[in-house]
Formats: sequence, structure tokens, C-alpha cells
Amino acid sequence: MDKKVIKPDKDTEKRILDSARKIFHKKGLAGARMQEIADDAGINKAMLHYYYRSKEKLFSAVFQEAAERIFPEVSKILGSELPLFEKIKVLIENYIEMLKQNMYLPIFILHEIQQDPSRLVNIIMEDESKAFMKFFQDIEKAKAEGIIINTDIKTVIVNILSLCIFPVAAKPVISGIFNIRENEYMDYLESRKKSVTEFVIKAIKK
Amino acid sequence: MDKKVIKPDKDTEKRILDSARKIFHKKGLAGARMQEIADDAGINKAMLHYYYRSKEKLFSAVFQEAAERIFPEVSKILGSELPLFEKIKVLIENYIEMLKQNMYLPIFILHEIQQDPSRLVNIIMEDESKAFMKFFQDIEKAKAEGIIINTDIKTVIVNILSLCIFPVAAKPVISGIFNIRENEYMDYLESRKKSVTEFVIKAIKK
DNA sequence: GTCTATAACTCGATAGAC
DNA sequence: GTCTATCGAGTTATAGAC
Repeated sequence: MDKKVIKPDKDTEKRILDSARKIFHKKGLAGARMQEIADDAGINKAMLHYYYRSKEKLFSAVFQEAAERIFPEVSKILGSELPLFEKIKVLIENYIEMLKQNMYLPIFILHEIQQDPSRLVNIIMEDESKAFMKFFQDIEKAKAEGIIINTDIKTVIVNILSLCIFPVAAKPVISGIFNIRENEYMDYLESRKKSVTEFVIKAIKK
Repeated sequence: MDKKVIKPDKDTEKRILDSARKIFHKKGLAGARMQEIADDAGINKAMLHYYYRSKEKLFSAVFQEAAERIFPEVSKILGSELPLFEKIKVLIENYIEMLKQNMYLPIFILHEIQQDPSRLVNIIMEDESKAFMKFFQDIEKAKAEGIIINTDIKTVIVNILSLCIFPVAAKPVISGIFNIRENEYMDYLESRKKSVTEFVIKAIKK
């Protein structure tokens, strides 16, 4: 080990943000403690205020980053040129993969938006609507061609997101009910890439 | 008005619990303030400690009650004698109805369990497993009879719960994205009783 | 049982030395 | 840029009068 003990390859600011992310994601704004973030980063509490002026500002950096991770993922794929069923498949696979790597993200985002819905205004929709428009056209076209049943874009999107996000958000509950061990749960989520895709396509296919 | 100003028909303890539920559900354990609960109940802060010894104990009462509202609802229906598709329909309708009347419940429960997973041990499973066993038999029977595709109970239950719970938990986000006004969202959830039932049954029907 | 006043403590933030 | 020490606001909890 030629590395120093405390994350020596990252500069202080990066280490602070990494620790802040970890603590805020798990405990939320109200539950997180600056002391705990400082300890995790291996620095002093005063340093947090030196780099980020206040807890609120440090939190905002973490929240903004989280929002940018969870929202554009969807529109990027929805706006692409893939055929409908392929698009649904890729969306589900990519989204579950992103969530596997950020298990605390859904509850973190939803809890903080529930506290303060105004946090939404900064993040929702730029070219989101363009991507939705594209997906809307895909669905209308597939309906006209008799490929899928008479459904609507809202139902399809909300149901896909539900099936991807909830099993991540409710991990402790689901693993408790079905007696799935901590380290098996990732395999379960991995298997859902396939099963959710099949579930959704079968539900809308004519 | 022959009633007094501050909820006179309920005794103090009940009023405290009502206010505590309201505040804790919205803000969580860490974010809630005893002062705010006292104000909402129209009493003094000291009274909270008179009836419930501490914030933690008051919170526990609220959490326990919430858990009892959100979990047994499922097993009650899963353990019933309804035919499979009818059982799924009733489960979805009842669950969405319960959630409509308790919009903050999902995030509250999931956020607090994320904070402290040990809260689960007190609440999960008594005769839950008996109900699951019954539903498992329903599904195996329907498979054997060629009525539904080759699926498993875990997929079916997790997907149903996902489709019911997530749209409630993510209300601020979804209403923001699709531009649904506050008071229209309840109608949307109401309409999902039918659409989710159809979605699920079509997905598993042979 | 209900209130006021306050103790005891936690936590975000800052001052100031190095 | 990093640390120690400490302030001051806010919060839970309690003491004690009525």
C-alpha cells in the first residue's frame, strides 16, 4: 500500500462531496450531521464551511447532482431513434443499472421533494418535453399500426418507472418479506431487467 | 357552533396523535419539531412529554400505526378466497384507495426504514406468510390450468405493489412532468385502479 | 392536567492561531 | 488551507406553580 490512509488521490473538495453524498443520501438533509460528513471525509468540520459556505449549500450540490443523475437518463433514451420495444428494453435495462449503483437515490430525491416541492423547479424539463414528444409519436405510430393496444404515454412511462424504481426504494421491506439476503438482492434486481421488460411489453402488445 | 375552537370532541391524547401523525408523515423523525406538533394540536409543548415521554416514543406510536396500515392490507386480501384475477383486482383497488387517503405514507415508511432498518423487525410477518402461501397456491393452480404464463409470486406481488405505490410516492415529480394540477391527481390515481388491474392481468394472462 | 420558565444539550457556524 | 476552540441559535426535556 503506497497510498495514504485517507483517500489521498482525491483533493479535499472532492472528498467532501463524496462523503456528503454518502451521508445526505442515507439520512436526508434534516437527519445528516456536518460532523458525520467531516469525520467520513477525514477532515475537520470547519473545512466543510471553508469549501461550501453552509450545510444548505453543501446539500444543494448533492441534490443537484442526484437530480441530474436520475432525470435525464430517461429523456436521453426516450428521445432516441430506437424502435418502440427496443427503446423500452434499453430504458428499463439502463435505468435499473443506474439505480443498482445508486440504491439510496430514489428515496433521497422523493423525500426531499416532499419536504420542499420547490426544489423541483430547478431541475425538471428542458429538452425533457422533446424526448416525451418523440416517445409519444412512437406510441401513436405503434397504435396506428396495430402493434400495441390502445394505451397512453403517461401510463406507459409511469408504469415503467414504477417497476424500475420501487423495488430499489423498497429494498429493505421486500428483502425482509421474501427473505432475500443482502447480497442476493442485487442479483434479483439484475434479473428484473429481463422480467420487467417482458412484463411491460406483454401488457401493451396487441 | 356549539363546539369549542380546538377539536373539543377528541381528548388531548388523541389530538396529539393526530397532529404527530400529520407532522411526522410529512417531515420524518429528524425533520419534525415537537413545537410544531404542539402548535398543531393546540396545546403546550410540555403536554407532549406528559402524554408521551419523549419524541422517540411519540414517533414510535405513529410509525407502528403507519406500518399496521400499510402491511396487513395486502395479506388480508391475498389470503382471501377470491378467484385469482378477482383477487388481483380487489387488491389493487383497495391498496390504491388506502394510499389515496394516506399520500405521505409510502415515503414516510421507506425513508424511516432506510434510516433504521431494525424498525422492520417489529412489524413484518405474523400471518403474512400464511396469506402469501395462499396466493402462491392460486398462482400455481392458474399456471397448471394454463390460465396464466409461467411467472412467480414474487414478480407478481412486487410488480403490483410497485404500480400502486410509486405513483403515490412520486406525486410531486409526476404531476410536475405531466403538468397535472394538484386536484386532478386524485382523479388520475382513481383511474389507475382500472388501468393497473388491466395492465397486470394482461401481462400475466396466457 | 395544563401552563410558564428554564435547564441541558446538540449542532451549524465562525474567530483566530498556525 | 487546516486546525482548535467557542459562540449562539434552536430543540428536547424537565421543574415547579396553579
